Amino acid sequence: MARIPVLNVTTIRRLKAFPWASDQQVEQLLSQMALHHIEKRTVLFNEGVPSDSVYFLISGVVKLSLRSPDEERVLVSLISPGELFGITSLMPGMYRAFRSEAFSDCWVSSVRPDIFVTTLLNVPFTDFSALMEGTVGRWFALLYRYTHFQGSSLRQKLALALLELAQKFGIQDARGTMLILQLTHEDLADLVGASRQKVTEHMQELARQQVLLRDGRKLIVQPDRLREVAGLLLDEK
Amino acid sequence: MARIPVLNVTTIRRLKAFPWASDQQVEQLLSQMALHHIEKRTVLFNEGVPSDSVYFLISGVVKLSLRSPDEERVLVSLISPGELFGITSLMPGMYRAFRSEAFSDCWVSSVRPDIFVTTLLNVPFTDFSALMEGTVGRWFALLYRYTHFQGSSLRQKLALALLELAQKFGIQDARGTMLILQLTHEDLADLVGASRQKVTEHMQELARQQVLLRDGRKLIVQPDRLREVAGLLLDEK
DNA sequence: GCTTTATTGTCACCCAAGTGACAATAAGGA
DNA sequence: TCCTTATTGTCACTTGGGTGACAATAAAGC
Repeated sequence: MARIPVLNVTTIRRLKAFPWASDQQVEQLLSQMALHHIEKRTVLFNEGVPSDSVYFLISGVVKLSLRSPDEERVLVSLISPGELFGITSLMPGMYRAFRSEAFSDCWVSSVRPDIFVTTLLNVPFTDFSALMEGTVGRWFALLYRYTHFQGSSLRQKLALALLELAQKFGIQDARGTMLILQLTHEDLADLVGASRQKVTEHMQELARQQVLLRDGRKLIVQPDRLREVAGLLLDEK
Repeated sequence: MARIPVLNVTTIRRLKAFPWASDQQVEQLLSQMALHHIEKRTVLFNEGVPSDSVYFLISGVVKLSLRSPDEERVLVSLISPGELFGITSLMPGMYRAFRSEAFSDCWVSSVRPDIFVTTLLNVPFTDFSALMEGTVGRWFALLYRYTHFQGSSLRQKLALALLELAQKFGIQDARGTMLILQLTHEDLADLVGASRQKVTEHMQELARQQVLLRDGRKLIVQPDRLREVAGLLLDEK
């Protein structure tokens, strides 16, 4: 068993964390943080579970990952000491997007997101959290799409991209969700990082499989079928 | 020339923007926002320029994009009415990561980020901005890597990933930057979304080209050479 | 309506990267 | 130290998707 690390203002300063906060704020925050020792390979949280804590890495390395459609693991990021992670908890009603596990033996501390925010910023958590959602929420949605692109086939990437577009630009229609957007195959190709020709081929295929249909230059998609093609199945979003 | 839209609390509510803010806050914010009409294909800002405004899309569609190593354009996202964009300006000293241009004729309004934050959250901008950097800054770094992965070869992806690792886990060494991390080729493969075998081949090749070398199981990389391989050249980060 | 330009559809060919299979090392434990 | 397991190195074979080239449509101007 490793020696329990000292977690005081000096440690925080050495890790170059929260450089803007006063000693007093840091001390107050520390008094509310729980300390955990996590052995290599232990899972801290899994994707899909409710996001209810912010974590701070004191020592060791934490790995964020995701499972791709073909059951492979996508390594999203490695966290170094001094970093915060699990910050989806700063947005309202979010679920963990990634699994976090100890890449080496770690010391981690955790706080409730509301305490974290009110201590460091002196603002109601609900206000802060709503602002976060309205601003960086989109970065998160993008990160979601891009991380899910990893290890996906072109068809799956297309489905994922169309799904996102349907959420943003879709209106209900008797035949499905209509995208109120003039998108060329070239635009879609730029979006998923593929060639125009292959996008044409796959779109044709998706139309043949009743996943989508074209009304003039407007697309009508079936979100459920798209989710299926994208390999999301029981996932939400 | 299009009719100038009415921009009042009702419009904001209809667009479902800032649902948490009071009418008074919204009104105060509106009084500080400048309204712009942007014709299709006009560039609002380019990647690399300082981030000094937050934008709000009233009507039309805005496209965020990026140029990939092979001069192609990566379409990062399409913004729909009611969304904020250009929010790198909420973090200190940031530059625009993406180009934004009108995908169709648009009405956009802009505010200074400090006014945006103080009006909606009643907190000093510097505090807010520092907290943002410490929390969602990493999401942004991830987004940077993933968007740059688009249209890159495996070798470029590897260079990009190693560059990020060098920043987080690197210590200076007489021979370059040493990664204080035990990474297997399989880990790297999971990180860049490739097979273990091909990573081995490319790592060998990079070692032969003096971009990196191995000391036992520790890697020593040359960040400048990596940047070159990644196709970043004059870019920073 | 007719001409021009943009978009979609189709194909043959090529290449980077995936896959399976196995040998050669290196690391770690008992 | 020896034995076991993890990691790295190599290679032949397959494949998804890129590329160029061009025809067939569909839009948009005039």
